[in-house]
Amino acid sequence: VGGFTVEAPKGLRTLARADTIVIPGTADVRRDPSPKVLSTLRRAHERGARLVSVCSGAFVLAATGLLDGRRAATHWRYAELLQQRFPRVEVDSSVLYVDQGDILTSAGTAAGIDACLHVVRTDHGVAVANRVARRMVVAPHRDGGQAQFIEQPLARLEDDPIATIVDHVRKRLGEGHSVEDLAARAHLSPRQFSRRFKAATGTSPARWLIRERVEASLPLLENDTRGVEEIGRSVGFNSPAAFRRHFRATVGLSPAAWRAQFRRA
DNA sequence: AACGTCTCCCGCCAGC
DNA sequence: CTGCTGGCGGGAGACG
Repeated sequence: VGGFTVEAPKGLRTLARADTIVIPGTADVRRDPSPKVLSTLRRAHERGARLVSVCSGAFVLAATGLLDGRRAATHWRYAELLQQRFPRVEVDSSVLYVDQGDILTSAGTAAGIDACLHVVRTDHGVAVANRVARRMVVAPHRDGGQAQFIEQPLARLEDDPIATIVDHVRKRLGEGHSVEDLAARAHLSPRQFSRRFKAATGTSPARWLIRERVEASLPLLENDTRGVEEIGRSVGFNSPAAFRRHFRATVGLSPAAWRAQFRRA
């Protein structure tokens, strides 16, 4: 599939010892894989291995029967066919991936990357996942809509002090936010707040805030007619110099250059 | 670009 | 003992 050949130096036997098994897109979505593949996957699942499908790989998982009565994601092009062939699977084509703990299914190829990053995140934490994402030059986390959170609500947004703060700050980026104030708002000591913040987002409060401000300025530079300095101020930079410095450090261009580039396009 | 001041960050440690 | 917490110190880095 896709015009290149995958060499598999090891056979199905290897799956007997795998902790996580990732099933890529299948060549033929209309035919079941061999019974041997199916029984191997079932055994692995029974043994506690985690199964992850990407794109049309969901057909392989569905054929094992392990998706019966479960919500599953697949590429939107295949959603209808998957539902037709496996009526007992709840096909959801509106999300990037569905995490059910023991089984994950994901939509098209790029969503497979999202799902795999999610796996890294749950196994190794936000910081490691962000590093991997950075190296792969993809966004650390794409929001696939609310549905993404339905399966395993690890923490309700309202209950999580850090999520509450993130929300709060995003709504008023233009104002000043010191770590001390934010910590007080979260009912945590500054030290503890920093720790928890880093655990949740992968960066420290101040660094996150700067990145957040720069990102908020991007659409403004593109669409808003206000001047660069005014935009910098509106996203919370007290001085134009600070805005320019941080913009360049994170985006790689000056605000004006970014704007010009966009205008031309 | 350079510089003094202030804030932040994080390792470390002690306490619960 | 383990895991979470809060305070301290000093180096890094932001600010003006």
